[in-house]
Amino acid sequence: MVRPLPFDPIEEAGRQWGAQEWDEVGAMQAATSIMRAQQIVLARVDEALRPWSLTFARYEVLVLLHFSKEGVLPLGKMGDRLMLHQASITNLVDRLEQQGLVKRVPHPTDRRTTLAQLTGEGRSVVGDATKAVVAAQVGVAELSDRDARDLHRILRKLRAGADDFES
Amino acid sequence: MVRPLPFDPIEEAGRQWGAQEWDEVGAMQAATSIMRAQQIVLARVDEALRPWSLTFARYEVLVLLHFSKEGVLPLGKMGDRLMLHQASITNLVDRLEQQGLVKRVPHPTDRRTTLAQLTGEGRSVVGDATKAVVAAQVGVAELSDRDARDLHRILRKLRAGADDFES
DNA sequence: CCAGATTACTTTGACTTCCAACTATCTGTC
DNA sequence: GACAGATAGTTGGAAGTCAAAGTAATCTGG
Repeated sequence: MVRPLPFDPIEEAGRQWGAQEWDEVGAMQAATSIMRAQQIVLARVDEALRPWSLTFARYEVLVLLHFSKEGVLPLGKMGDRLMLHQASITNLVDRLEQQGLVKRVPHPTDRRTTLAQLTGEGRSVVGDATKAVVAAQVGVAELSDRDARDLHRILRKLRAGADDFES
Repeated sequence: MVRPLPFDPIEEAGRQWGAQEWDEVGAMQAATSIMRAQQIVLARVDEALRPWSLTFARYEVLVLLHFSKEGVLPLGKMGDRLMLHQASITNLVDRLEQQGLVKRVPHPTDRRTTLAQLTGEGRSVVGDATKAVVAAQVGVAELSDRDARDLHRILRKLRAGADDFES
């Protein structure tokens, strides 16, 4: 994909950022670290999901449906949970439907609402795909349990501040 | 953009992941935290850059050029530093060129290579835009210096493992 | 009870990212 | 020196994201 560098690009950026007398070097490095880490995790999980022609985004939709009792959820609810725009959910469900993993069904009482329902194959695929994702340690193999916990704790502050959820 | 939830979606996901007897709950929560954090940071920085019609990606290109002595770099080198695919750099430089912030110039000796060069306006925009990015604390306002340092330290392990750079 | 506001989803269009294929140019080797 | 292989960048296509506008259905206040 990309050639490895002979130095850590974020250390280097910190050095040069400071040399320009720009502030918030630590914040810049933290932010940049998050961006790169996301790139890495996404690439690894997508790789693990390739056998099912799934992406992380579509996999998340399947997992969310799997977690709901009947394997059925309104599209809007999924958008809220996954922090995605309505149009993105429409698009993801379109593709999952084409793949036969999900099917759209009308809401029994509210005719504005469309429900996504896990198909039999969808349910089976979630299970298999999750095994692969777990085997890939969800893309964060280098982190100890302690690291994972610390990371989660620190990023929770960020998410809480972004109104990600009511705390 | 999206409605806030009455609970922390990552805590909830951890609960349900465990209830399915799936492993690596901690890794899953760490990975998901990274994905959401990236979404938040990206949105905030993009917002700060809106007055210049810049995105984080294009801003990073400008900063990289600004850091180089002459404001000139081969496209490929920028792809390596920013961990982006060649095609992405081509696209970013296309747009920056349309915006008049960068201009393509031929490499003096290697005719395969194209150099991107910061224009006068480009150099001025980097400075102004950086003030805005710093004012927005690079999107990680909630993190203390300590948090930022810890985050950087933990994610460095992940990046090192991904061959992001030679350690 | 009904007009206006709200809600749910889809559509369209602009961007970004990657991959794969392609063109052009160098480089190392015999 | 010639040629096979590597390297640099561009192009086209698939996927995903968001914003804004459109359609349909439901809710609400007078």
